Amino acid sequence: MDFLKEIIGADTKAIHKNFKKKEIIQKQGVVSKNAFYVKKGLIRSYSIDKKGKEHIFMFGTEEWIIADIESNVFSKPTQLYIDTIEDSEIVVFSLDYLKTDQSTKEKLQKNSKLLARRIGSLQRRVIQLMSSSAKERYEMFLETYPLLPNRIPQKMIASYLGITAEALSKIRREL
Amino acid sequence: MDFLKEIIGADTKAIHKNFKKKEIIQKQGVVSKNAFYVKKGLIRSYSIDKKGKEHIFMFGTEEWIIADIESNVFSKPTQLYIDTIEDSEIVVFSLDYLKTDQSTKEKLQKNSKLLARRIGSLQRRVIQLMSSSAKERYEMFLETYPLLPNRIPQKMIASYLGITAEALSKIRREL
DNA sequence: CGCGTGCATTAATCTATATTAAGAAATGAA
DNA sequence: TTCATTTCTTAATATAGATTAATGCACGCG
Repeated sequence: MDFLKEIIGADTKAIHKNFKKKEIIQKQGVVSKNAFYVKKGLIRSYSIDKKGKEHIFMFGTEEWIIADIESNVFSKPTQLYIDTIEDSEIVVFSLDYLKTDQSTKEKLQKNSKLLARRIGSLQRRVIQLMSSSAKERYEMFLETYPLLPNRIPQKMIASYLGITAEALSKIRREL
Repeated sequence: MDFLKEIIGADTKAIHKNFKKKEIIQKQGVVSKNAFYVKKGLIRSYSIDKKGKEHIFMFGTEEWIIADIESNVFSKPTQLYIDTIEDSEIVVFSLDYLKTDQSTKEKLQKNSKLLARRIGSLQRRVIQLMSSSAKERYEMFLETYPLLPNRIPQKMIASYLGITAEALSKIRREL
């Protein structure tokens, strides 16, 4: 939590909220100024395509921040739903760090670093999606998030990898 | 160029360089502190996978900045090659905006906005790669970059879309 | 100027993953 | 506990896109 204060500032209003499993925190299409810091529990962000299929964009476990950052910063309607996978304790805070008067240079720098890290992980994800097979992506997922598989259903792993649950089942059998 | 000064500061050392077509600007695997602002011309960043296949991560036309941001900020070896597609005039500058003494709050804020936009475009790319067919991705590419197809070979479009040149040829015939 | 190299296209075949369908196992609610 | 619902697995079939190979074309270079 100290870490969070370093970014958002003590002055920023941050509200603690408890959510039950499977509660929706944010809906696709709304303009959201909020970011969600996971204090405890597990949440995910995902989009639903025109065929009604879910695609998990990102998981958020303890200490992670989940947000549609471009929506936050530029007041665009979000592409992403956010909901809880487990009962969760979430700190909801407003991403107003771009207002001159509200933030110090140090906080802005910390925040820039956070954004740079996120860019790095998205960059790796794009390259991975373009250049690796489903099996390779699954193996990398296991390395990157060794604890997640115990907490989420297979079909969500499949959705994150960009494949069907059936394909993942086959891959798992082969390993 | 004014726009660039607003981010990096007049004090930051920025070197103008001219490159011929097909010159390599940055190699995969090195730690790079440099970012590349395209004043004129066209460049690309790409990775090469273990089978030797190229995957274009991003094109940079006039006014774009191409950089491996995570490598810049955290001194990680870059995943990306960068080279020129056309003869280009590039402003090479060091991404040291995270050093307290070198940047003002205003510049940091502008920079954060830039990072947020990049996150937005990567997010759309990830979701697109997971949820759209090659044909749909090609159509979106044409909408998003209407001028690029006149300047780059088909095989580079294919590489950006994550498909082979043969598959793209088939898609184009169908349209 | 011609020639070689790289580019785009087409077609035939192959393969990874999707789709559909069904049953088994796990989970949750009454 | 029991029943219902969701999740996971397996298998058969379908399909998008990869791979391989061959051909015509353009253009940069000696």
